[in-house]
Amino acid sequence: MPEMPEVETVRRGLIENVQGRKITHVEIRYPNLITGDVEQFIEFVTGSTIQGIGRRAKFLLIHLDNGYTIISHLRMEGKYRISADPSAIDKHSHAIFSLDNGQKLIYNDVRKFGRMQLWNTDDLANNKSIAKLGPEPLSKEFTFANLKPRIVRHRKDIKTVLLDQTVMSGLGNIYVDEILWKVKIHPETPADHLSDLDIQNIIEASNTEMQNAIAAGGSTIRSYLDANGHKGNMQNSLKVYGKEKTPCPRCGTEIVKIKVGGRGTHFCPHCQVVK
DNA sequence: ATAGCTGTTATCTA
DNA sequence: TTAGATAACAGCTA
Repeated sequence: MPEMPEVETVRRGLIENVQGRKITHVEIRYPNLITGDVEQFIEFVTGSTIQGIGRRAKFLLIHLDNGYTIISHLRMEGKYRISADPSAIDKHSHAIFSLDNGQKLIYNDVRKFGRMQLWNTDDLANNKSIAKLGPEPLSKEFTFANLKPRIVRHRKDIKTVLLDQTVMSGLGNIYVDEILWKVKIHPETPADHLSDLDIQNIIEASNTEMQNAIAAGGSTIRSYLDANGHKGNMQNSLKVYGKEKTPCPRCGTEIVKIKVGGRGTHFCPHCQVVK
């Protein structure tokens, strides 16, 4: 489901609805959801109060008042819903957090790829998943000086490099296609062939794309919904993702879909040429 | 009906 | 380093 803008939208929804709430009960219906000891997870989370909700790249950080944080990754189709209605719970509801206001925070995940783990809040930077993340768009570390060396040391195609969360983080399959279209770079261009201007353009396009997508509440392509059950609007503004066989909005050439690094990849063969 | 696709990531092999 | 396969899982579509 989510790339960074979708996770950010979920974060904002959660802040509105669950910040300050005490978790009175936890039910884990799919133990593999939890990385680490499930019993300990339940024990430590139960009775704590949600202090705040943070985010690092595509990781949601649910900060508890007991010094621990739930690190939650939605992977492909993870979703949070807040509801007091029992019908909101179905066979894909894998974690249910009961709150002190009668509402339930329900984690749904059709494909069961998402994961949660408990970690010391003070030590998040040392968490294996968090520690290796590269700079993310809209952060102060997302600069040409930081990014250029991380990008051009790779000979792989640029699309794969941009999806590599250790190079830069937060971008996923949809927005990488959009960004490369915007800056007129072919997704299979070797990363070390890019000029300084290309890199600069990618940085700027990443920032504006993320900003726009967050403002639109993310993209709902197949299943994404925010914590209030709302769809995003950004899918209406996409230029190439899912637009194969339709005309490029810039030049009219038919958008094509190929596979790059195993991922479906959309681009304009006229605007975007390999360097 | 079956094969192939899907917004992610970790891990293993060559 | 990199490319590719595989795995986790379920549902949708051609």
